[in-house]
Amino acid sequence: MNIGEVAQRSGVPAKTIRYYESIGLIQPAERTAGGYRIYNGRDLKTLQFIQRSRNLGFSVKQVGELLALWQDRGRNSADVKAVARVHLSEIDKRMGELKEMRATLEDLFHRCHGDERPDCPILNDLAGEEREVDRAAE
Amino acid sequence: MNIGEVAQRSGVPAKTIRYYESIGLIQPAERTAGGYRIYNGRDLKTLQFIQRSRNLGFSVKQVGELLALWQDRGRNSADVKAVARVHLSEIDKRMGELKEMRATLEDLFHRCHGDERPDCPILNDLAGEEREVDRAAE
DNA sequence: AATTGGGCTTCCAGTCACTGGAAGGTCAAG
DNA sequence: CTTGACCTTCCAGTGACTGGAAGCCCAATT
Repeated sequence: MNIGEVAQRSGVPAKTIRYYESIGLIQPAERTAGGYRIYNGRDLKTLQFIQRSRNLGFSVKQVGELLALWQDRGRNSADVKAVARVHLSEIDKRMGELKEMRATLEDLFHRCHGDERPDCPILNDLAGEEREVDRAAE
Repeated sequence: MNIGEVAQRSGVPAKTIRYYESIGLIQPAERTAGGYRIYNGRDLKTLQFIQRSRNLGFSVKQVGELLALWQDRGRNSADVKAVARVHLSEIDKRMGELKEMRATLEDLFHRCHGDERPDCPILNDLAGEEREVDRAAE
């Protein structure tokens, strides 16, 4: 297959496949006499593996590690699990951050009238001003 | 104040302050005869506003909008609320994606032995293979 | 007055993972 | 032998910084 077909079948854009080749994530493809890249079923499987890994949020670097492990018959599943563990903790970290942002933002959002008046708790908070209720509590 | 002091007091690194100036997020700072940037209390407040906005996950572009609104005495709080709404929905989208990744990953993680054997459900899944239980159910 | 050292300046490059676009070559069908 | 889709390479841009090099500024010692 040409790059267009393997792109369509793997879900990885042709442009991205070339990019993956350029950074060494995948082996340089064979070429036709005219210079076209050609791919086989094995290449397709590799690209599908990459696509699924990326969809799970693994970084390209991590995908490289997973690919190497996948192609290593003598691997230890512990090594795969370790990559997954790192990624899981990154996801948890990111989710924690988002959750915190969301809570603050949601609170501000609901306290903002959202009308034609300029007064706005969102801006007040961003400007570092104390809340009315906080001041009343002092 | 010099850039180092305002950086320290606002929490925005000096390098980042110069960057914000270069992209037009903040006005070019005044300069001393020797070419040093100088900042006043107002500039500090602006940088603190920016820092707080960034901490809530607003993009630099959104921060620019919020800054403009903040400095506009005739603003409508509805406009501020609209920026917050967009950002909130972006956060929700991102959290949804992470949640889905996490669920899949956690499942795979717990099904992987994580020992010296090569057999690994994580790799099997990434390779697009059916699960044992799924195959048994067919 | 000269020196030291820390802080400041600009500019370029790198990060991550692509993505867009231009200029031009290849290929199969008609 | 032409058309048009598909392919090629290369360069530039995205977002939001961050690192580093080369060199100037300034206040405090000696």
